[in-house]
Amino acid sequence: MGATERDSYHHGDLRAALIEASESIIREEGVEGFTLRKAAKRAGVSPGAPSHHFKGTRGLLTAVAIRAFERLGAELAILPASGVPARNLRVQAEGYVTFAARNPGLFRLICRVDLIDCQDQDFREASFSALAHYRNAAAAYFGEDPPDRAARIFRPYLASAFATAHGLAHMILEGRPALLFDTPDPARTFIETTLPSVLLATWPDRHC
Amino acid sequence: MGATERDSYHHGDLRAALIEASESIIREEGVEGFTLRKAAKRAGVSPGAPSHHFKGTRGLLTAVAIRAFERLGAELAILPASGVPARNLRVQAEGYVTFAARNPGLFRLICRVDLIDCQDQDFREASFSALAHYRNAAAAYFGEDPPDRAARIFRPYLASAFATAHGLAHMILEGRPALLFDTPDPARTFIETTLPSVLLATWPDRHC
DNA sequence: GCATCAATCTGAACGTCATTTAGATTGATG
DNA sequence: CATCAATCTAAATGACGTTCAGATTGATGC
Repeated sequence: MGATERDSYHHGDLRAALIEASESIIREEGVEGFTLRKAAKRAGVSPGAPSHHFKGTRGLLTAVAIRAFERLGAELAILPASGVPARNLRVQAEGYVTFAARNPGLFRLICRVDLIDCQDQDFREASFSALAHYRNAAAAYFGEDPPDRAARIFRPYLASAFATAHGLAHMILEGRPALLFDTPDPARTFIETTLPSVLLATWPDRHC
Repeated sequence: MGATERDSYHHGDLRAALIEASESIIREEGVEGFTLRKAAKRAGVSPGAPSHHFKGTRGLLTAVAIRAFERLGAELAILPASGVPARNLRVQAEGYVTFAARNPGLFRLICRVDLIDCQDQDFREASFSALAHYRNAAAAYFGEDPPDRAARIFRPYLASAFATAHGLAHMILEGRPALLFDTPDPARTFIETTLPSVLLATWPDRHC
C-alpha cells in the first residue's frame, strides 16, 4: 500500500511505477495534493531518482496527463452509437462530463496547462486522439467532414460541440452541484437531472 | 514599482496593499506565479506580516477573488442592454468570455476552488452579485423569473446559459485559440470570429 | 501631556518542497 | 571477468508557508 518493496538496487521499471503512483495520488488527493517526493516515496525510491526518467515534475505530470487522456478516450470509445446523430453527440457529451465527475483529479490535471508541457508531441497526440469519437459525432451532427490529424482541431462547430460539455464539467468540479442538491452524490444528481435538459436546450432535436 | 516605501514602522493599510500587490502579481505572472512572500515584499513588509490580516495564503487569495468578481460584475453591468432578450444574453456571454480572455490570471483564480475559501460569506456574496445582469438576461430569454438571493443559484436553464460561456472561457485559457490562429492576439481573434457563431448555434435567434 | 495596552510588524526558525551534484551500485556489453 | 553507462542514494541549496518571541507604535484612558 505504501512504498513498494524492492530487492535490488535498481527498480526495474521506475518510469511506469512513478506514473502509476502519481495517478493514484492525484485520484486520492487531487492535483493540489501531489508532490514529486510523494510519488518517489510511493514508488520506493529517493526524491532524486525521478529526474533520470522525467524532465522534472512537469515531465512526470505530462506523462500522467497522457494516460488520463487515454482513459477518457477509452470511455468515450465504448459508448453506444445509434443511427441518430443528435443522440450520438449527446451521449458523447454526457460521457465527457461523466468522466470529469468520476475522475476529478485527472480531469483537473489535463486542464492545468501550467503544470503540463503542452508542446509535448505525445501529449498533443493523446489529447487529439481521446476526442476522436466526440469529434466524429459532432461532425455528423453538424453535417461536416471530421477534421483529419493535420488539420486544426477546433472549428466553430467543434467549439460549439465542446464548449457546453466542457463548461458543465468545470462547473461540476467547481462545486456548483453541491449548492443545488443535498443528495449523497450531488454531481451524479446534477448529471442525471440538470444535464440532459441542458443538452436538450443547447442542441435541440426531437429525434432523440 | 518594487517594494512600496514606508516611513513609519506600521504600514497604515497593509490589508489593502496586500490585496493590491497580489492582484498585480497574479495579473503579471498568473496564479501559479503568486507567492505570499512576493506579495509581502511588494507591499514592503516581512513575510510574517500578512498573517495579522488574513488567514494564511488562502485568506488573502479569497480577498483577491472577491475583488475579481467585483471587477467582472462591473464589466457586465455596463454592457448595453436592448429590448431583445436573445441579444442581451449573447452580449452578457460575450462579456463574460471577454473578461476571462483579458484577465486570465483573475479568471483562473476564481475557478481555483482549491486555493479559495468557498465557504466564505463575502466570497459567495460576491460570486452571486457579479452575475446579476447575466442571470437576469438569461431569465428574460428563457421566460422565467430570476432567482432571488435566497434561492439556489443554478437552475437547469441557468446552467445552460452559463455552461457554454464558461466552457469557452476555459478553452481560451487552456490555449486552444493559439492552435487555431497565427494572429498577434489569438484569443481576441477567437472571440471575434469563432465565438459569435458558437453563441449563434447555441442560442439561435434571428432577432439578434 | 503621559502612561498603558493592544495592534502591528520584524527577524529568525521550522518543516516541506523541487532540483542539482557527487558518489555508490549494478545490469549489460565485450 | 573487466568495463562502462545507466540508475539510484544522500546531501545540499534555495524558496516556500507558517509560527513565535520580541520590538515598535497608534490609540485609549487619565
